[in-house]
Amino acid sequence: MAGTAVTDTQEGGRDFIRDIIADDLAQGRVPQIVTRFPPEPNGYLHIGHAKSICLNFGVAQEFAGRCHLRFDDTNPTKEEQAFIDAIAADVRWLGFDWGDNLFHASDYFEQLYAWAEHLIRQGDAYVDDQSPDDMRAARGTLTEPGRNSPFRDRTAAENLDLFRRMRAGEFPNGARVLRARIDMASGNMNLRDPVLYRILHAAHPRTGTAWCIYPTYDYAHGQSDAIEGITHSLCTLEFEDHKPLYDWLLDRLPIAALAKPTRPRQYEFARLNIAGLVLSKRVLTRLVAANHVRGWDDPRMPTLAGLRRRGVPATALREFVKRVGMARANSVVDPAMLDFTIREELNRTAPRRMAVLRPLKVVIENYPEGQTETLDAINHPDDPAQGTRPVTFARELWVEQDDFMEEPPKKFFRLSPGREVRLRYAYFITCREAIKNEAGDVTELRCTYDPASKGGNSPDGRRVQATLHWLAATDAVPAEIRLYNPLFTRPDPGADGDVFADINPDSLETLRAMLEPTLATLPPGAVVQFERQGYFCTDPDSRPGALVFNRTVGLRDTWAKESGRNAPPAVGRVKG
RNA sequence: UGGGGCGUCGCCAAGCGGUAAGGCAGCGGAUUUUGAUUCCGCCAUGCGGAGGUUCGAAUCCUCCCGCCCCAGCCA
Repeated sequence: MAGTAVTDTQEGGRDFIRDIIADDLAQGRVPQIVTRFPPEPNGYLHIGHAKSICLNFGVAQEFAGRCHLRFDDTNPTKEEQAFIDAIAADVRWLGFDWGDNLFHASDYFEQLYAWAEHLIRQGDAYVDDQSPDDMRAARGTLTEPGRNSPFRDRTAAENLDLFRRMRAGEFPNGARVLRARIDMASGNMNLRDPVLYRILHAAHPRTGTAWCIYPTYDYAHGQSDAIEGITHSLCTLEFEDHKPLYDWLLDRLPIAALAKPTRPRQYEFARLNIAGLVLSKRVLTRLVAANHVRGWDDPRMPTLAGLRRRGVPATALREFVKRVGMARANSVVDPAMLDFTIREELNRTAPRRMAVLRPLKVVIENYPEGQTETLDAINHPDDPAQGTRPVTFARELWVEQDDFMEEPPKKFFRLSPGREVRLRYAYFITCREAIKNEAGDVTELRCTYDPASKGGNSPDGRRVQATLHWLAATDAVPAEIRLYNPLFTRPDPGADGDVFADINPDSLETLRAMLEPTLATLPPGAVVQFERQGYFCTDPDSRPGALVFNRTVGLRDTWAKESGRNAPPAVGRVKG
């Protein structure tokens, strides 16, 4: 069946939408449910859309119905084929399949036009010659009723003539519009004779120049739903005020002629908000245009393309949406919940590797010059099936700068003069001396190792308090590591007026790191755990000899909290 | 001060008249060759507020308070 999602745990989730659907099915009000995800192709999909996608495709799957992908392409001035392609790819990546059910509102332009003439003949629509300014002035305010247009009472014949001439291209943009004749005094602004068609002499990505009048969202949406046989039209809360118009139109059009078993019903849910993230296509578009980021798929972007490039698995996103839940109350989700679902998935699946992000040289004084040996490292602590890999040990090594402190505070367990620690899978080593440069920076550690502790345990039962990751200088490979910090400096970007004033100047941090040689050939898209650091994946910029890795998310770091260091930047974590 | 929504733990969120699920975060502790994971335990005498109905109310009624959306020829 078309319109199903890949399999993962979908059971258990119950919310008011699913309750309505289950009841409609149980009562026989609909024979089968049909939903749709209707993006406007004017930008890239972001994590907020993931909620809608998971809902629409999710319920279709759970209730054995189908879900359509429909591009709401009614405004050619903002839409592009490139966005259509990117959106389709993103929905597929998220794990959903619309089968044969790919549609465009523009597929219905001819039918929508015919219905518009129908409304005119019925006296339910009229051509208005008022300028946009006059229309605005006559619309009234939230507390005052509007005034009828002087053109409101034209005859059906005159309206029909004018509307046809609009279509024929006789008038310039903005000269006239087709309006529904409803009630200029309605408390619901959407019912004050809303615009159904406007003149737009613009090329459409799909219909080209065939049209110069285009239906508005309000006119196209419900009718498109009806044409496709959508049973449950799910949208976000801000459209609730449009529902009376949605129903008004459906009531007046010969929808029955479509011979669909049911007419569509609209239901609204709260859109997704995540603290510290901006989920506004308008703002995201400007971020890209003004080069604040490197593109729509910049790993700092909350777009699906950005999250994918960052290494976030689609399964984690689906799980996140499930955990957030579905309700009608506006809310702002803690980004820690997103981080959690990403780590939860990656912890289970990502192979372990060693990488030294900020290298500090270590010389093992009592290890023979020129000698190396190969040791076995476990690929996944909870999944023996992932096996082991060889790692090289040598006299000169790299360890993390953060793993050494000349004057360690009370609970610092790592390397410091005189302190013994374990090098994972290798040996116990003891720091004998820290060598510094003129500036006083530690540039090298002189250590000794205990040959008896090979593999990581001392036969005498001696214990150490820390286990460090490390790399042999003989075969470690260099790489550029990109660490991503929040794009904005506060949990509510733009709350003071200008979102761009809240952009974090340090959202990208680049490191020169050393990696296990096995990482040089990591397939694109694969995510690994750099032990004790976090999850990383190769960036598309990566080339042989010029490796580039992105940090997807850091590991939970209670030591960082304790030591007062900044917590590892996560997808939406906001400093301060 | 028009119309439409929403208010349950720091953040999400169940609950639908029978005496407050769960998750995230946080805090303790156990295990640990990742200060990770895992595992245990703690975390709302209280459901925006005030009245009322009822044997019994987060759930019903009344009033009040707060927040969100709508005045595009955007979606």
